[in-house]
Amino acid sequence: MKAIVDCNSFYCSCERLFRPDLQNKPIVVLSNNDGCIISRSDEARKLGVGMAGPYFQARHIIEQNDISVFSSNYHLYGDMSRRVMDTLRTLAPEVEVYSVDEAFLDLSELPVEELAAYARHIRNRVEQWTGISVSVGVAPTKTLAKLANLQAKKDKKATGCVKVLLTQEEQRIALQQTRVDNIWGVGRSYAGKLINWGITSAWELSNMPEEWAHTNMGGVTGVRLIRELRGTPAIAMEDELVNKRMIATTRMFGRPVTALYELKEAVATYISRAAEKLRRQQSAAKVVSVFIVSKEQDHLADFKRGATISNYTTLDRASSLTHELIKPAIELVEQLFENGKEYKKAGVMLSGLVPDSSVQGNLFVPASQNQHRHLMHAIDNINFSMRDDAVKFGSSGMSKNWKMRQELRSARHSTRWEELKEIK
DNA sequence: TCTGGGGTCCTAGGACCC
DNA sequence: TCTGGGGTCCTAGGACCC
Repeated sequence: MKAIVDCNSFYCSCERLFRPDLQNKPIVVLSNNDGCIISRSDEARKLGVGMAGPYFQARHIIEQNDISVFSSNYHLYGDMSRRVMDTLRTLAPEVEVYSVDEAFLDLSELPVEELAAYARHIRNRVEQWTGISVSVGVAPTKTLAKLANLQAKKDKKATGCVKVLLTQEEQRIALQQTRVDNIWGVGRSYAGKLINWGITSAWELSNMPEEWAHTNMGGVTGVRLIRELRGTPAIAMEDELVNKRMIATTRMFGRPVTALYELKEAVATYISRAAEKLRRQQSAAKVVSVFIVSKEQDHLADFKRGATISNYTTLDRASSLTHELIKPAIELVEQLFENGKEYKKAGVMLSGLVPDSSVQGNLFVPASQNQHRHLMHAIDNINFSMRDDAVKFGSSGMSKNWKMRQELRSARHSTRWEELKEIK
């Protein structure tokens, strides 16, 4: 049996930890650039604040109801996430961190009759140790566990945030109560098709033949989904600490950007950030990609499908050194940039990742390479322990007035000494 | 006026090989 | 006029996740 443990309104819960006055009050957390609502408390949901909607559209509800608003504070959420995951590792032999606020636990060693009590124990311990409240779903497969978790969250009072689907009968009822668009692995595109075909509940989908799923739902992915819904594990627990295969840093700008030099500054800044992530997992990148997005003139167009143009360079030799990666990236920007256009977003991607052979120093490369490696290490350490970007490359610019807005961010209470919470 | 920032996996199709 | 069968590797793009 597998469990999924999911933090309730995670970002909002983190903000409330340091603002006990907001307990049981409506609050929301915004995405970068204060663009979208990415987390909302139950109270805010009940007032009619939608999920993942643009902030400006919900603004009137927010102001009318005096809902507290926060810009996202990823230092705080990252640190709280680590504490939750550390707690979960004391509770199961195998833990797969699935996202910042979710983890799968392997509970197959536990007798089935103890599962419900153990799930409640997990919930209580995480809340007691970290202050974050979680929901727990338990079932024979990951997909059914996610479905159980959804039900636990939907009616917190009745379930106590814990739902266990042991028997086939329990699973059937849960499947019948779940709409296809709420299934883990069914997104907007498939949901639309399924409903057109008259398949509306998870139960109906689970009764479709595997060959049908293979033809109509993305090949093996669809077959796995059907099996998982029927209670046959088809998606295994993943190993942890697997290195990323791609590293991206992308941002909206705080205002439209028209000057090439600003675009170059932004891309140099993003490369610096991406290269840090690269070195943290001791990888080097062979491919550098850059994309820029111009402001959509046609207001009827879907804003996400704005005019994105991109290009990439393949390096002769994989590198993890910031300056070696900035150079090709800047050249790409120069190619992509068009005078007179307004840009709203840019991003960089590092791929073709391989283990970084220069980590230990390499006899077969010039000594200067190893020197650079030490320099990078020193810069990373300084930037990690001091303020962000205390040391950076000149091409990243000094003023950065294209930077995103983050006007409502709370203090980084748990990761910066100077921002430690004071109690008088 | 104002719409995030990461990631993963899978498939189809082209280039190339013998 | 006729023109095989099989395989690998790579990339672009689509779908999904939180």
